This record gives sequence, structure tokens and C-alpha cells, in this order.
Amino acid sequence: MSEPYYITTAIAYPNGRPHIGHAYEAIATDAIARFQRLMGRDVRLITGTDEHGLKMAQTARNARRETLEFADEMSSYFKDMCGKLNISHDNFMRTTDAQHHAASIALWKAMEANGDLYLDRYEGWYSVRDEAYYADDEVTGGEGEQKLSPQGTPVEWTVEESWFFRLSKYQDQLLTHFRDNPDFIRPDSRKNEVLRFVEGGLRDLSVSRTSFDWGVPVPGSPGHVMYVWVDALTTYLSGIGYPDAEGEFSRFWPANVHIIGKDIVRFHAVYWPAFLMSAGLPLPKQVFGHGFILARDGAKMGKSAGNAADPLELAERYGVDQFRYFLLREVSFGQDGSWSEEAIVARCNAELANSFGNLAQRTLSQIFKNCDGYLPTINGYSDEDNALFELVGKAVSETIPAAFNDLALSQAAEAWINAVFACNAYIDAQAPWALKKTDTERMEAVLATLYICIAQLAVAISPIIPTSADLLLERMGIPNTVRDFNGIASHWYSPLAESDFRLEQPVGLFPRLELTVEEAVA
RNA sequence: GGCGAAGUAGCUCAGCUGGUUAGAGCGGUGGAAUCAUAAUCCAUAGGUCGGGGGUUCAAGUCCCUCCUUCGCUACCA
Repeated sequence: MSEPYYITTAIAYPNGRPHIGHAYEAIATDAIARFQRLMGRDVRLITGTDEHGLKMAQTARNARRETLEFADEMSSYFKDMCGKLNISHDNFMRTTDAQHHAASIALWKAMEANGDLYLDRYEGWYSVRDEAYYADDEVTGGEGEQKLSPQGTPVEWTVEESWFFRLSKYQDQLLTHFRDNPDFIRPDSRKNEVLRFVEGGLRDLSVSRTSFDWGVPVPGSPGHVMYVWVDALTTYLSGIGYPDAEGEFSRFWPANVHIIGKDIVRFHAVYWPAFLMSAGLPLPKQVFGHGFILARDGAKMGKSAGNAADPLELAERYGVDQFRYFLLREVSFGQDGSWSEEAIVARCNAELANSFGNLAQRTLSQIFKNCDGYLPTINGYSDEDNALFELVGKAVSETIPAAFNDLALSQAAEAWINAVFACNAYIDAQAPWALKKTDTERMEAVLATLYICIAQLAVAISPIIPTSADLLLERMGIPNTVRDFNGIASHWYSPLAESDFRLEQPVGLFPRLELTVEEAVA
């Protein structure tokens, strides 16, 4: 059995439809998962929705909907998004699942058994919108006015009984863990923020609520439901079978990496490991906080900003693989990035259509026309051929895997496109269309060289553009068994050339994109 | 206020522990080619590497300071 690899997205709060940030996270996580599969790992990718909390209950009530039924609908949008964006998740975990409740309760009891939960009173300015308490001096608004949180949301003085988690107890253990595992939080800029936060001292965390009942009931404490983050984070466990400690869970926990947005690093890098320490469970190996995808004008994306683009609409308009490629290629993973329709069109046309798609098209077309569709046989390679093999081979078996391994997704794509550029330079320099008249044997060697390189490049980029890559490999007759990083580096060409495989009339892989009319006018 | 990140060619950005004429992609310009999705290839455009000061034989690359943007965090009065 191959080595397990467990990766998760954050568990989205489906208070609205998924926006481009959700799509970005799912796509990035999926590309990493697909890469690991191509490296031979036994992968689990878990995603899902975090459906509890007061906000959800209120939104449903305002819409005069039954809460669960409302949650069903909202969750389904996220599940649909995963389907449409070709996310290869193994499980879509909902916090409203019965098994998830059982998992949350099991985690709770484990923390309780460790003496880390106690009942106390909590009072302060509570913001329903933020689902958070604020200190007296954080609140603004004079006598008789509506008090506002630092985020500008309305707050009310609230007193409630609450269970507390002894977070303070874990300060030193956390710092030790951060020190001993320098890659636990990435990128470094996020790690520094967390370090400073923890070094500044940790207060115990309120982990239950009594003001509403839409959540996982606290065991043995009627009227209390768990703080949403407790059960949301538990999804990483329940998604692979917890509380059943056998089977999937024992094989895949701890997770290799949690992919999350930079805004929720603290929950994943402080609270979550503390919960796990308390429950006696091993910690995930890494938490990676990616950046935000900003609109062209620099405004933060979000439903409240009113400029949230529908990722599914963009994917439909420009193509799922094109959309995936754009996001992962354009944005340095871990940093913020921006998008625009112009940028999508420009990037995809330049690299996918003109460089790679056209490379495949011109190569396959020549084989189709000049070799009657049969793969040319090889009678020795020239230095130029070997130089290209070396360059592409290095990209495919060293640079690109190394970048993926390091979650440097844009660098992986960059290394790939550079190898594609080299192929185009090679085909122009060798000019097989001229060799056709002077030296058909040499022409065949050139086309064979390109054929091999194109197949390797298709496999290497397939984590990012899986459908297109597979389609090309299929048309090229590349057996499924060699469509991974090891296989495609093996000697599959001669057997294929000697088989009765014959190319069909080549068809363009990536149509050139055009801006939509509105966008072009604007 | 504290801490941190960033400010490099028109645009988007690479530049690790300081060291040949500061790089890439896109865009622009000039060629070449015509197999291919009017796609490709080659060459090139000369940016005081945010401002100022300093260390050094040598600094985008270290130190100080100022300006701008952003993130985390805090709030002394």
C-alpha cells in the first residue's frame, strides 16, 4: 500500500453562494491532491460545509425557512461548485451529519476527560454578525446609540453561561511545537503573526453558546451548543471516519496539510492544535494560509462588497481548466492576487492556446499528415533532441514536482510553461515541415521527440488542468498506466509506435478565448 | 502605538546566506518562418531596483531614517 496523504480545504460557511475565494481554495487543494496521486500517494481530500451557528439560523429564519432545509440548499451550492470545478474530493463533510455530531461529541469528551473544559460565565458585548464578544473598550457608540464592534457590526450586552477551554494551558506547548516544526504554519508571514499572538498570552476560550440551539449539543449540558469553530474544525476528523478510530482515520490522520484562507489562520494554527493536544490526538503536519483573490480594482472580494464574481459563471464562460489554470498560474500561492476577465483571457490564450495547445496541434497535425497518423519510428537522436529531452525531463521530473511538493503552485506552472516554450523553440529550429522534403527520417525523429515531450508535459500539468490533459493524452494513445510522473518518464513510446495506434485528425485543445462584449466595451 | 510584509522595466512579478554589463513573462518595436488555433521563433526596448544617509574593496541584497501601501495586534492617555 502506498503512502497516505491527507489534505483538506477549509470547511466553508455557506451563508451565501460560493465566491471566487472558495473556488480558488478548492482548486488549489485539488491540484495538490491530484499531484500527490500522480506521485503514487494514496490521497484523501476532504472538503465540506460548516452549517451551524447563529448566523445560519437567523438567515434561515429571515427567509422563513426551516434551518436544516435551508442549510441543505446552501450546502448544495458548495457541493455543486466542487462538481463543476472538477474537485476530486473523497468526501464532502457537512457539520449537520449525524456522524459529524458524534465526532464532535467524542472530541469534546476527550477534551473534557483531560480536564480542559469548565463551566463559567461569559459577559460582554456580543456581535451576532461576527459571532464574537468584544471588550468594553473595543466597542464604539455613545449613550443611547447603537453600540458597534471594531468591525462596525452591532453589538449587544450579553451574559451567558459558557463552557471554557483551557487554551492558556497550551501556550508553551504550542510555542514549542511551532519552534520544533518550522513548517507547521506557512507561509512565514502568517507564522510570524501566530507566533506573536501566542507569545502575547492566551486566554481561555469560550466554546459553548446558550443563546441559540443550532449546533452540536454539548454532552451532559442541556441548553449548550458547541461554539461553531469546535465542530467546524472537527470536520477534519469526521471526514475520514472519526470517532471510529480504526480504518480510514487511523490510516490518514494526522493530515498532511490543511489549506485555508489567511483570515482563519488563528483558528487552525492555535485553537485547533490546542484542541487536538487536549484530546490526545496528533497534530496536522502543516497549515497553509493562502491569500485572497482580489478584483481588478483591488477591492476585496466578498458578498458584502457587492463585486463578488460567480466562479461558476467564469468557469463556464472561459472553461473550467482555463479558470483553474489562470488562478493557480497567476497568483503566487500564499500571497494575494488579482483577477480580471482580461487577465484570464490573456493568460489562457498566451499559454494554453498559443503555446501549449498550438504546440500539440502543430506536432500532431504533422504526424497525422506526413506519417499517415502512425507514430514515427526513431532511428537515433541528435544532440538537439537530447538537449530538449534533458530540459523537459528536468522540468517534469525535478522542477515541477519539487514546486508542487512545496505548494509553490504558480512556480510549478511557470516551470511547465518554460518547458513548453523550449519545445516551440525546438520545433522552429528543427523545422520538420522543411525536413519533410529533404530528410524524412530526421523529420520523424523530430516529431517523435516532440511527441514524447508533449506527453510528459501533459502529465506534468494535469493536476491543474486535468480534463484537458487527459483528453490530449487520450488522443495521443498514452496508456492510463503511464499517466503519472513515474510512468510518463518510462519508455512507453516505442511500444505505442509499434502498436496499431493511429492518430485521429487533431483538434485544437484550447480554443482561443475572447472577452465578453460587456467587458470589452467597459 | 507595537510587530511584520511590500514598494525593482508600461503592466505582473523573480532576484537565497551582499560580488561579473539588474532578470522573466505580458505589452511595444524590428526581423524570420509558414507545420499549426493569424498561433510560433529570434532580436530589442536601456528601469538612479520608493527618498535620503551609512557600513563595505563591493549593496535591490546589510544598518539607520523618512514616505507610501497592506497584514496582524494593541491601546497606554
